[in-house]
Amino acid sequence: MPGRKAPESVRRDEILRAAYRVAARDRLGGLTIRAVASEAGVSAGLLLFHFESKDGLLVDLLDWMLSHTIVAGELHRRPPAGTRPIAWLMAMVERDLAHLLKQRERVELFYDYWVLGTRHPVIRRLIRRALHRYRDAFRPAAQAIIAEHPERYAGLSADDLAGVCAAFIEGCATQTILDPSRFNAARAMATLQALVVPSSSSALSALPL
Amino acid sequence: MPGRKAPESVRRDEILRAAYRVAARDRLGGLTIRAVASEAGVSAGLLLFHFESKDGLLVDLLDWMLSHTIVAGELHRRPPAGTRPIAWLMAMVERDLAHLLKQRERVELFYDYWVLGTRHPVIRRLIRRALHRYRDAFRPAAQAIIAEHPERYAGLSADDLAGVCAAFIEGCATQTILDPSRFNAARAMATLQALVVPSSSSALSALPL
DNA sequence: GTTGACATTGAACGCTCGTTCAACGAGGTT
DNA sequence: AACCTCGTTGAACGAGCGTTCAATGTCAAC
Repeated sequence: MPGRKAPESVRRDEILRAAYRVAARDRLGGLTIRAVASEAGVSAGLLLFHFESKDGLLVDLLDWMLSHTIVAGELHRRPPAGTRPIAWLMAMVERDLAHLLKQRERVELFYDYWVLGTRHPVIRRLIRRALHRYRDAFRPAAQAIIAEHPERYAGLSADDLAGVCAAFIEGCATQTILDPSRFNAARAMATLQALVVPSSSSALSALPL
Repeated sequence: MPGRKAPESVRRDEILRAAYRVAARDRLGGLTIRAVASEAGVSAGLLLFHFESKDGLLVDLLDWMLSHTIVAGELHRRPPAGTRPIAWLMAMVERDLAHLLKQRERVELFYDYWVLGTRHPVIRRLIRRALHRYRDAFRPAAQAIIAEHPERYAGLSADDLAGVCAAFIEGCATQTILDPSRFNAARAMATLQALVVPSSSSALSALPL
């Protein structure tokens, strides 16, 4: 039985929330117009009244997710006092990694979109922007590291260093989602620490023989 | 017009090749029974005579892909003479990364399967096995590194170090597939080098102040 | 009280998909 | 020559999908 109930903005938000619930449960493969409409308690027709098409819904949902996700690294952009830049960057990587692994559901969904994006230009643009923002969060720390040892990072930019950090975290996410029992994020983090921040004794032993 | 033409094994291989061609062109989303049958020049019915279902075809195709792909790292397992273990590992990472980026098509398809695997147990098992094999290729070098500096990597295993290498490469693949114009693999590799293999002067300057 | 804009519905359309199946023909066997 | 095996076809089925649309109820404005 028809009848006005909610203004457009409210309904749109209700539907987007329902879409997220469906996507979190059944992934993008299970996200159909009927499923979302049912979850939102409305008809399929109404959904396409508020969103021009399923494509539009997918794009709007991704947009909504990205704007409602606290992209990690947003809270610790300022350099902590008394620590070396490399320790600052490491702390960021560690926190981001831990944060990422806690919201596995959302990350899996993000990968669904990532795959979709390889064929869908609009979604690819959104995903790219998100990953760039993610990477850029590491830039200040990366810049400080390079400024500290310009000769060591000769020819490299803060972007390069930030990209490596992002790659490491994304790779860890890949492994942990596929096989959580075998991949240990804490040990991976410790390994990274040992690799790039040798203790004083190991820094000595790292000298050429 | 029906009529016997090829024995089962031959037809199966023909169809698998056709399936790979379709998947490489249109990804898993475009891989339909009819599309594969058409590409192979047979009827859809025949495809399901040789493969029990589309699911079976997907699994067999992944299996076929994995056994027909030279997983990187297979040719340089032996330690090169005269180099430090860390340089050995770095050379492996560098070669694997370059190798991966050259077959973008195949890697994209692999990611499609990866996403599918998060909901499909059989495919997940295959992908896991492949990633474990990938990671294990780094183990000998990782083991040598740890043996060289046991105190530096105290509490860590060759598996951990190998996992970090795999994560780095997979993360680079993620970035490069989504945004090839911005991600530069060579610079990422150089950055990694600078991070973990400081030159003698920078090793000195890395000492605590 | 009437009107009109608009949110809402439910049924329907058309398409594509995976899958089934009766019919058929080529090749080997007898 | 008759027969059986089995690879092969083409048509068809049923389900699910995105999408459309005429009909309908509600609410604000006048």
